[in-house]
Amino acid sequence: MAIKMHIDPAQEPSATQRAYLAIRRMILIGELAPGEKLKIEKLRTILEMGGSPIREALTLLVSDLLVERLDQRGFRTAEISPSNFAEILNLRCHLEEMALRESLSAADHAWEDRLVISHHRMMREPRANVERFEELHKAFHMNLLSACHSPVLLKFCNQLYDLNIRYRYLAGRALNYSSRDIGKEHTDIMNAAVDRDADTACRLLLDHYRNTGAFLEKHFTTEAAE
Amino acid sequence: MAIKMHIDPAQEPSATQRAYLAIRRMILIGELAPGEKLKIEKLRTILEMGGSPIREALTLLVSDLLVERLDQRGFRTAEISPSNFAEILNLRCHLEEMALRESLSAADHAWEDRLVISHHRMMREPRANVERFEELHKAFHMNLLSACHSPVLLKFCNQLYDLNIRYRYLAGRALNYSSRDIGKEHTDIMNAAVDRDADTACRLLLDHYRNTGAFLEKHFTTEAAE
DNA sequence: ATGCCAAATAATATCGATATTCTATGACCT
DNA sequence: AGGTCATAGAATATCGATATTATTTGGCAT
Repeated sequence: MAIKMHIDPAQEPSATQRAYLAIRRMILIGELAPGEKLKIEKLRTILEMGGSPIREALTLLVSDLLVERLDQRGFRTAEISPSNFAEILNLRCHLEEMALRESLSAADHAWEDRLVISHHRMMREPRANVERFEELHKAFHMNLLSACHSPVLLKFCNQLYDLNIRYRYLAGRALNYSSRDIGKEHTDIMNAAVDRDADTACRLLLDHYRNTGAFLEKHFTTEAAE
Repeated sequence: MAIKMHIDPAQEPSATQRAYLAIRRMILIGELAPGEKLKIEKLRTILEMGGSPIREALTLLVSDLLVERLDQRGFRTAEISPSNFAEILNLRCHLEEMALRESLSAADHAWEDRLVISHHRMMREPRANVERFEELHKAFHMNLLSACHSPVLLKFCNQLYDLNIRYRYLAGRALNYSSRDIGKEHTDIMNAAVDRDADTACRLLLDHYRNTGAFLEKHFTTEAAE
């Protein structure tokens, strides 16, 4: 039959892509614990597909540093550690500053629109809706950098963002940021960016990251001491 | 049959790994041209294995930015462009400086040994033996950074190095560096590093990269004008 | 009892075949 | 003649089965 079943375009066409997104999500939100063995057979039954797309998705996740491949003994989720967390945070600060400066110096009208819209959406989303909020939060931060003409740098920032978000989820609901006004921090960053004030924007952005970082780190050490 | 064929242990055990290394090499040295379609069937016959390891190797190369995956239309080698080249060079300068400073501040005795040895081997290798020399050249540069306690940063540097080396191969034998003494440049960098003089080492390293970069860029524009 | 070796078990890695999807060719209509 | 649509061909993506390789279990000797 020649009828093209333009089915639901919403659902990703390739099984590999579906598997990639599903497994990635499970790792990020902690549904799959750090260091957990990823058995093909188990994932097959969960995702209802053959082994090939699973393996391909896992291979993609290896390069995202979310999954480790063990010689000939399959896959497992990446381990976490305080030193890894500190490394991610430090790298993020360096690379995002670089990207933000490039982005601001090349920023155009379309960039400004994207930024304002993503900021608005993030502020409107209830914090209770964790996954959705995190998605919008990431979109805002990536849009800050999006005018930067360096795709590789953006890819690195994206990866590092995901690696970091994992620690936030693992810290879990303990995070209430009671003493901080996260909304205001974002708004200040956006305003500095819109003003093309690179120095201020970078300072605010890095403070934003480092504060959250210090908060999470404290949380981990508390956990470990318990 | 229960006979264990402990074949040659020297050859990589997994077909995926062999495919990965073989295809990567072909891309780096330009045997597979930029933008070229990578047909599974063709690679299957060349590498004499099934489609699965090929696909997995290609997927690994996607994350190295050496291969692009097109929605549902297979794989092709990454395109090259002057802007991509400039981006790689710029990123490399930033990240390697960061890594080199961290490396020097954490450098120990074993690091120094590795560095001296790899420098020695590189200097002894005849330049005519291109692939072997490039291997040793990479080893030297990576050893410079190897005391840095940031695995992710090292991974990025490694990736960027490979992306850059591809341009060198593509420029090909036109490169004779007539006006430069590459050997001396390396030796000077090593000496500054061994002295733990981070400022000098960084300056020399970045000059080294930027000079080669300017050289290659000139080569490309000449090519394009022909 | 403890440590080591061998068989059994489980999981991975790989292959060959099939179904789906893209691409190119050529007929048909305007 | 030019463009569009259907068909044929090629290539990919995916599945199910098999061979290989790691891991565990249980027996044996010390």
